[in-house]
Amino acid sequence: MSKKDIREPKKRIEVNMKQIAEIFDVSIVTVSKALNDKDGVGDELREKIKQKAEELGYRVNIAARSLKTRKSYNIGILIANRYVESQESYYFSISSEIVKRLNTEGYSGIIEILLSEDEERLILPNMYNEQKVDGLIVLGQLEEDYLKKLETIDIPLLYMDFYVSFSNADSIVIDNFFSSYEVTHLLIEKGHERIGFVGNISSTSSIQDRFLGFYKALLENHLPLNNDYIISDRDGLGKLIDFNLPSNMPTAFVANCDQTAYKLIKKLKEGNYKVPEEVSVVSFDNSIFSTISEPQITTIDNNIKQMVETASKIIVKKIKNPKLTYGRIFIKGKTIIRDSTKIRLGNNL
Amino acid sequence: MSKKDIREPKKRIEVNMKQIAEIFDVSIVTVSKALNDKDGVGDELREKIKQKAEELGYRVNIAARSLKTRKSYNIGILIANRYVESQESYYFSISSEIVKRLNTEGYSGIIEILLSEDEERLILPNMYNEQKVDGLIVLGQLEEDYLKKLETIDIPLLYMDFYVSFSNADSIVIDNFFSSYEVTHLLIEKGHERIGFVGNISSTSSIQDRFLGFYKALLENHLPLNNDYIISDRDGLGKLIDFNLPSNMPTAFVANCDQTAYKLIKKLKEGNYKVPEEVSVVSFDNSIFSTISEPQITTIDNNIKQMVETASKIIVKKIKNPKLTYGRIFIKGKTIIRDSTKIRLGNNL
DNA sequence: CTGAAAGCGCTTACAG
DNA sequence: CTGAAAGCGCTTACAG
Repeated sequence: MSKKDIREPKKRIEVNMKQIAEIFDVSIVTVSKALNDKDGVGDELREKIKQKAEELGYRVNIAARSLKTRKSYNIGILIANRYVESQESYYFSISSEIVKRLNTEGYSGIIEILLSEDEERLILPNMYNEQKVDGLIVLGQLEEDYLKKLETIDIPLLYMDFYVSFSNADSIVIDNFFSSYEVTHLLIEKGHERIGFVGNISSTSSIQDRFLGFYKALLENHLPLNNDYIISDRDGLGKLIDFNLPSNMPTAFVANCDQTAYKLIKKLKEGNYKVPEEVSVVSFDNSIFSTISEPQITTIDNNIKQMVETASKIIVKKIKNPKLTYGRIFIKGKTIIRDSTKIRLGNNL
Repeated sequence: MSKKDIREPKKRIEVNMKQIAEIFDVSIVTVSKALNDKDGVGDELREKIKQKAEELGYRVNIAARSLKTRKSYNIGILIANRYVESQESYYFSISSEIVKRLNTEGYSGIIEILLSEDEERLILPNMYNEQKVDGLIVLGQLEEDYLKKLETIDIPLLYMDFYVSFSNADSIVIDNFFSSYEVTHLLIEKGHERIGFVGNISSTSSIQDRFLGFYKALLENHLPLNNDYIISDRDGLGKLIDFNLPSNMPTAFVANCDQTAYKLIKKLKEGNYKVPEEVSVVSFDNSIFSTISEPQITTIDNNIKQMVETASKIIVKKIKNPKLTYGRIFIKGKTIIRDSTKIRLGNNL
C-alpha cells in the first residue's frame, strides 16, 4: 500500500445552528424549531432559516440530538454468523429490505453479525453495549440462553423468522403451518393421495411447522401418514445430507425448502420418474433453486415485503411506546404455481 | 395487530460515569480515564472501577462521546438499490463481511440502500446528512454525477468493486485484468488456440477489463482475436439477454461471469457439444452458478476476504488521518480449477 | 411568536 | 496520580 499525500484534506466547515442563528440574529432555539417543524416560529422566518440551512449544507449533529433525547435513531439487526456463511442466505435480502424500510421511517439500520463464540459466551452485541441502537431486530433463531440474556436488555426487541415457545417476546414469523396446509391441500385437490414430506422434522421449528401443516391437510382428507414417506434431508445441525427415495413411491412430495426440492427432483429424474407427469413436487422459499430447477418448482413465496414492512412498523412503534407488545405475528406466504405440479390422473405409477 | 399491555416496561436504570464516580468518591474524569485505559489512574483504582462498571452493566453513552470527539464510530456502506434487487447479489456477502470486520476495529456498519430516484436527484445518503458515519464505503458503481457529488463530502470515501477513470478517489477493485489474463493463459497452456469471450465488453469496466486481460493473453501467444468469438451476453443496462453460439466454434470460452458460463454450457450441451471434452469453459465470481452447473465450472474466486480486509483497514486509517490516499488497489482473484476445463488434444472438433 | 437557561454524559487540556 | 472547568450542539420546559 503506497501512501501519497497529494490531496489536501477537504476543508468543508461544518455549520451548526448557532451560525445560522447569528445570520438572522435570532436564537438557536428558533433555528431548532424552524428546522424541526415545531411550533413557535413565524412561517416566513422558518422558510428563510430552512433555505439558508440548505444553502450552507447544514447537517444536524445527531450526537447532540441523541444526547438530549436519549435516542440514537438507529435500529440494530442482529444475525448469527452461521446464517450468513452461505452466499445464498435469504436473510441478506431481508436485511437489506429492512434497512431500506427503516430509512423511510427516519431510522438507520446497523447490521451486526453475532459470532458463535460471542453467542456461547453470552456477549451482548457491540451496538447495544455502546448504546448505538434504540431497538433490536433479531433475524433468525439464536441459542436459548443467548435469547434469555437478550431479553434482559432495556430496548425493544423483535424476533424475526422464529419464535420462542413459552416466551412472550414479539415475533414476526412466516406462517409455515398454514402455508404448508394450503399447498398440501392443493396437491390433494389435484387428486394426489400418497404424498411424502422431505425434511428433518425435528431440526427447526419452521420445518416442524411445515410438516404439521402438511399433516393437518392429510388428516382433514382422511389420508394416511406413511412413515416411509417422511424423508430427512439434513442432520441435527441443519447441514444438508444425502437421502434416498422411498421404495414404494408417493405421487407427490412436499419438500421443506427449494434446495431440497431441487435435489429431490434431480434424484427423481435419475430414478427415471418424470416430474410432474409421474411425481409432483412443491416446496418453500421461492429461492433461486426453484427457478433453476427443471421443471421449475411450485413454491411458497415467503412474502418478505410484508414481513419487513410489519417488522419495521412494530419496532418503531415499540421504540415510541415500550409498553406495546404484539406477541407472535404470522405472515402468510403466497403460492407460486410453476411446472412441478400436475393433476394426478392414473391410480398407480 | 392486537396490542396488549401485559408486560411492564423493563426498568433497568441506565448507569453513567457520574454514578460510578460517586461510589468510589472520585471524579468523573478518573472514571473516564479508567474505563478508557488512559494514563492517570492508579492500577488498583482502575481495576476496581472497571469491575464495578461491569457489575452495574455500565454502557458508554456513545452520543456524549461522539459529541465531544466528533466521531460517530460508525462507517457507512452505500449500495445502489439495483444491486440488491436480485437475491443472489454478491454484494450481500461482501457487506456482511465488511460489517463483521469493522466490528473488530471498533466500528459499527450502517448499511444504506441508495434508491434510484435519490441517485438521479443527487440526494446524499441519510446517514451522511445526519452525521451518523465517519466514513463511507461505496459498494458498486454509481452514476457519474452522483459520484462527483459524493466526492464533495468531508468524510473519507472508499469505492469498492469499481473505480472511476480520471478520479483520484481511493478504490479497492478486483484485479479483473490480470485474473483474466492468467485464466486465459491456463487455457492456452492446455493447448487451446481458438478461444472465445462471452460478455458485453462495453457494459461495465469489470467486463471490459476481463476482456482486455483475455486479449493480452492472446496477443502474447500470437493467437488471433476472432470477432465472431466475442459474444455479447447483456444489453447496455446490464440485463442478461439471449445469445447464440458462433457457427465456427472455438474450443474454449472465457465467460465474463458464472451465470453467463452456466447459460453457455447449457447451450453447448443443447448443441451437442461435450463440456469439457470438446469445449472448455472458464468464468469469474465463484458464485452458486459455478457449482450447480454440470460440469462444475473452473472459475476465479474474487477473494472477498482480502478485499474486505483491505477495505476495512484503509477506511479506518483514512478516518484517523484524512490526508492519506491510496489510489487504486487491485486484489487478485484465485483460480479454482473444476471440471469445465480440459487439455485440448485434437486439432478440430 | 421568541429566547434565556439548563442540561444531556462524556472528553480534553490544564493545573496541582 | 487526581480533578475542576469548559464545552461539544443540540432540545425542552418555561417565561415573556
